[in-house]
Amino acid sequence: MRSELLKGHLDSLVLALLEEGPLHGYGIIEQLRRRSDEIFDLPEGTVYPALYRLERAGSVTSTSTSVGGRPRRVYRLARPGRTALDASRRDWLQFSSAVTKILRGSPA
Amino acid sequence: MRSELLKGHLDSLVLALLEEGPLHGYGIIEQLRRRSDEIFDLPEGTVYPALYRLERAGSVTSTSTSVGGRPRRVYRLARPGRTALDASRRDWLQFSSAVTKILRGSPA
DNA sequence: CCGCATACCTAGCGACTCTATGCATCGTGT
DNA sequence: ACACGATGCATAGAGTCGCTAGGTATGCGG
Repeated sequence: MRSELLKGHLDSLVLALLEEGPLHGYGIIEQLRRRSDEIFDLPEGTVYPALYRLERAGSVTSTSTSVGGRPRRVYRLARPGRTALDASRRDWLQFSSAVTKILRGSPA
Repeated sequence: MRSELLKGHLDSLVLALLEEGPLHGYGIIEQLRRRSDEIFDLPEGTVYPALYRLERAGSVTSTSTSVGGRPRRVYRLARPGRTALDASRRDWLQFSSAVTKILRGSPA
């Protein structure tokens, strides 16, 4: 999978995962891989900056905890993030149906 | 519609349009707008560079003609472009189903 | 004790879209 | 006659965002 395809969509995916419960960065990477049937296998250098972006934007909040001596930063969906997620889902439906239509072709 | 969503997908869309016949840059912009129900309203600064990119890559060929005294550059799908289009369609199916799945959420 | 999975962080690069601008022609309205 | 919008191409510069590649550190299995 060409990686530029993901551009602009990653934030929505992360928000959707966080909607179901708190997660830390590494866990997000794993969930994306699992739920996409291995299509999305994102490097940390992609996901962590995305999380910082989302936090700066107020869409998520984070708390640093510790599990088994190892530090962990757990992210939670904030209220503005939920709003953004709703908009993202609408955008995705519009976007994906438009692309599908054009890729299918021949609509006269 | 946030514009970054398009990233990496534009080339496929252009190739799909050209599959149905030759088109010039301006015409491609119009077709994208029409077929997407106005979702895609791309500036020239987006589409023309994309066409140069596709031509450099060998996916399309162009011939400059003239219509009513005005110059026109008409693009045609080349053989490598058809191959790329096939791959793009496969990628899109994988990508879009993965995104839809994750955005829907709660798969256990 | 060596390597792998877990876990976080970040600087710099590369690719792509957009903004803004310039140039030129044609048709329409006044 | 002239202005203005639509048509049509071209390109420099900026901004965004994912990736590469590196660093740090812990726990566990062989």
